[in-house]
Amino acid sequence: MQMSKMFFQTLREDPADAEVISHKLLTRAGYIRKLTGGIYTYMPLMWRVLKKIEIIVREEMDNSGAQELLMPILQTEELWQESGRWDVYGKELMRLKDRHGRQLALGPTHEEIITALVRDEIRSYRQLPVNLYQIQNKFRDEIRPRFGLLRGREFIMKDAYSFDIDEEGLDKSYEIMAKAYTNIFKRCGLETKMVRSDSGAIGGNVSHEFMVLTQTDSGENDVLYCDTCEYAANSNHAESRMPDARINGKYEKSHKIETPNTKTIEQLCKFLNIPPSIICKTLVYIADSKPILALIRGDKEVEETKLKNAIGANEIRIATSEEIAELMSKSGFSAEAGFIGPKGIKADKIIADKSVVSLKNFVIGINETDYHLVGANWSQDVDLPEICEDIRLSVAGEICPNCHGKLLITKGIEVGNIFKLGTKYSEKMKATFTDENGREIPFIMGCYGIGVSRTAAAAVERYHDEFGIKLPKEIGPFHVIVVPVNTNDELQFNTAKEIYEELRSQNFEVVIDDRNERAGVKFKDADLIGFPIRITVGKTVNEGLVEFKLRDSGEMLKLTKKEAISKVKNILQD
RNA sequence: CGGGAUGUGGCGCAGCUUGGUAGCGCACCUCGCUUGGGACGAGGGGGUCGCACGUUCGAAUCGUGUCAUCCCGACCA
Repeated sequence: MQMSKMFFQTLREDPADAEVISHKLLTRAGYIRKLTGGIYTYMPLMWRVLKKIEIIVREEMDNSGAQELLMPILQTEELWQESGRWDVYGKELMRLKDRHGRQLALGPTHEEIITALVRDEIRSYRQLPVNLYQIQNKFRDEIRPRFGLLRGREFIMKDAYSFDIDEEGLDKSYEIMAKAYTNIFKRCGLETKMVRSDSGAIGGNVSHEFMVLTQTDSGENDVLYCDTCEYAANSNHAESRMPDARINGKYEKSHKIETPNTKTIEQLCKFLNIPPSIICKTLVYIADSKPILALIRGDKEVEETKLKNAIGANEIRIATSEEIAELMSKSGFSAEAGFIGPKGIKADKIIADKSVVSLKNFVIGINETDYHLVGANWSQDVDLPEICEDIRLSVAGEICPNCHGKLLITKGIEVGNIFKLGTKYSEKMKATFTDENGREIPFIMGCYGIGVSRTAAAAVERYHDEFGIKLPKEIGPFHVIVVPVNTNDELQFNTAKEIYEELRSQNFEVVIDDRNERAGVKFKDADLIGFPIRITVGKTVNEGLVEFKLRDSGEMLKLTKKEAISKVKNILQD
């Protein structure tokens, strides 16, 4: 490739609308151009990167026994009605109508399509297991696309779906995918952590995310991980242990106490001179438009995703003060937020976090403004709610649920995820096969996604410096750039051309910067775009030497033409 | 959806307060000069100032509306 012919332009300044480093650098280096919010053109440089990632994905998927196919992007409403997701998926689903007024959607994921397909094609357990995948543009109408390629509305995704006879088969398929994913990301130069996560809109029981851990803020997810064992989880799913609340001997007997103007835990602690850990906090949430109560220890926060899962709600949010007032009057109280307690409240559900179970002689609201009950105990003073789950936000410093290590927190970019779906889709969509006993049973499914374009952006987040992008050779757009310092100098230009042609004939991905630019411009562009190897042909060519420089380490050698070419081979074919 | 900000050549920005010739840097074209870390000189091309309506003799500038983008929040693979 001749630089003078390449379709790209580098920018000297960061685009004004870019926030994260990968977005800035990819735009500046001419890899991507934005069409509109969350929608980008992959320029030739970027497309080379994406194709390389796709090749790695294909090789590993094929090796794991999966088969590639390509399903339609346009999907019909009927299938989404069958799965029940047409109404549940929400505004993120890009919907449109055809000329007949028929509702269609641009595929955000393909569980419905694949399930419908497999139910028609596979009749017998003899045809199982099967794992099908595709690489395709996906569409999600994100509320707020941002961070460039890290959260787009149109993006490239590899999605795979496994169909098994039973749970045991699913476990095996799941494990195979987990292994394939680890390999894929490793080959892309990315260290990933497989973390437990919530399964969100896709559904299912077990799911893991593959996170590229970042020290910067560009990761969108908080990941908690153990400093001792292998435990790691998304904060929306992380569990942890914590020391029991210190039993405060201050209140031995339960009694009502006046606590004026103590609407917050902080104020209450100050007023009573107690630690927040002996308070039982009562929060009102609206879950699918019904009021519920959540109890948690005063020094801890509720993790809403966990709460949502614990009570099986689709949507959840904290109640407004009007809604609280309404619930109060319905229950015959008039207390303000801050003095609420579970006793006597007519909530749809009352759920307790595990952190409150061991509380003794604690402080709790009794639905009377400016009063609390102190020295309270379960059963004697207040009934412990029937539903008791872990709905607490785990934080750094708490104890690992698996060992005695300490949990640490970091940001992560989710580049892949895997779900055990079970029969969630196959049951609803009546996708069954005949087992060896002649019974019709639903497929046991799993699904597995990789954000291909996001992986590329994550790699830039991981591999860059103040001068630009330095993607590893496995996924970078090119391997080598040959730079004649002065294109008007015949010896320099011809020598550069010879090196270029020689490398090209050996199938290396090489570019010659034949532009009639000054050396500084060429060097800046080479650094910005990120060629792992730069061979500079300058004045020393008169002594038979060229400069061999590595982008990553900055290491520089003076070599003969021949040596330079064989060094390229050594480095790229290791 | 709430709060904040911004829309002016391809990119980054000034001009708007106080209405009157649309400007700067980069990029682009031509010529000269230069060629080891984003040179220099001379000349040149390109913008209905997001869009609509209004106020005015006159609107990038004032008003109303609308659209878009970005940030924070809520939400979310």
